[in-house]
Amino acid sequence: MPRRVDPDERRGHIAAALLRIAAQEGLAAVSLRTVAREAGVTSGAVQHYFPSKHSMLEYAMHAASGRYESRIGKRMAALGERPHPRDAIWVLLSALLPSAEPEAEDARVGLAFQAHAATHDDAAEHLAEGNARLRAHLAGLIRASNPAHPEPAVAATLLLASAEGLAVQMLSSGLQLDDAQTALELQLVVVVDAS
Amino acid sequence: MPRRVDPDERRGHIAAALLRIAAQEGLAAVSLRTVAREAGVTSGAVQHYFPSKHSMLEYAMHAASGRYESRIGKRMAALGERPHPRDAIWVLLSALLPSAEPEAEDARVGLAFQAHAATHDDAAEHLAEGNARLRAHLAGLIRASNPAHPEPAVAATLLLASAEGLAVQMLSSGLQLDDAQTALELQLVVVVDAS
DNA sequence: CACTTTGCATTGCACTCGTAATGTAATCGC
DNA sequence: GCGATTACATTACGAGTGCAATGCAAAGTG
Repeated sequence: MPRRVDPDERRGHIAAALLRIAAQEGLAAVSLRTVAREAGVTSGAVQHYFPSKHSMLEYAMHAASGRYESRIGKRMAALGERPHPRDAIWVLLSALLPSAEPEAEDARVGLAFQAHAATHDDAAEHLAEGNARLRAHLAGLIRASNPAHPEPAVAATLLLASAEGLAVQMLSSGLQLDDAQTALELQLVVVVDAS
Repeated sequence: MPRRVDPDERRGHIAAALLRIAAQEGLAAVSLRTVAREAGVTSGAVQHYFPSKHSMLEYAMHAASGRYESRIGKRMAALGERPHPRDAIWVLLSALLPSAEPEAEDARVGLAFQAHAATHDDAAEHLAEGNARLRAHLAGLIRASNPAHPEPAVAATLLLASAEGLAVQMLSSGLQLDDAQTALELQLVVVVDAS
């Protein structure tokens, strides 16, 4: 049976199955066997591509943040050449909210990994990198939108945290999308155009 | 051996052990046996007081939110009679940040339960109730602090979300306490005194 | 003093877990 | 053609899981 195969495609296929399970039933439901079944392969195949469960989780984590960043990229591109920085900020932040199904799944996964990272330092490192990049990007956009802003770095931290906080509350406490979006809009007005 | 015993004290003792484990190693490390060992009892004792693992988790969840609310209560009382509403808001929100060790543990537990609630609807209900109460309380304080505020409800949602978001980032992405507090202060200024 | 209830401790069961080991069939480089 | 590599499939193992069952001693209740 062994045709020549692209191993990264296979790994991606398995990681996608893992992320589906994590999104729907939580990281606790992720095991070699459940992932294998969801991916439609045997657990031997999973073992063939990942030497350990840990490495599989790691790979899936990177895949998830990759998906998120590429979605951002697409939406940014859709804004056209030289968009208003405020629009760019909105795209960045609202992409964190679980709205339609594709991004809702990613948000669920994100929350699961954040909780995981709170007790596993190696995972935390990766999240810290991503957040630092996002914060820096945001700070730049804030500066572009309001050159007189007194503290773009603090504002960026705040924007990022409130978007993530709204997302968490939507997923865990029944906050509605409309309310979250309204709050996020208020946040933009009030922080970006700060005195 | 069986002296007469206060069963709620025993349940509390076991729940506290569960929360310690959840805070240090995550909800995944919580099992009947690990909890029993941490509590210094046998797994039979745990089984005696909780008919199932699910009920134990439920009880611990309520215990955790109880601890949080009582801490808020104490700090509120420490503000004295008729404090400035802004101080009350600060107390409420900064209590969500993992600063010293006792509240850091609770924050870790909170994050773990939020992730759990994202995939388990029964747990989500309880979190939703708590959040709704907090939001209502916050909205009242905002009204008291700035009677001319255009949208106290939206502002309350935003404040709560940003505090929780900052907490999540501290726990999962290495955000420092100082930075989180600075951001939270900016948030208060900018949202409560909104135009 | 008998009896029921309370407060555990111990043991066992069926199951799932991650991982190691082994087998095997197809493909590639030579 | 042939050995090495690739791509799995299958099986087995020891550890851990939630939970049910049983035992049993002390204390309250009549």
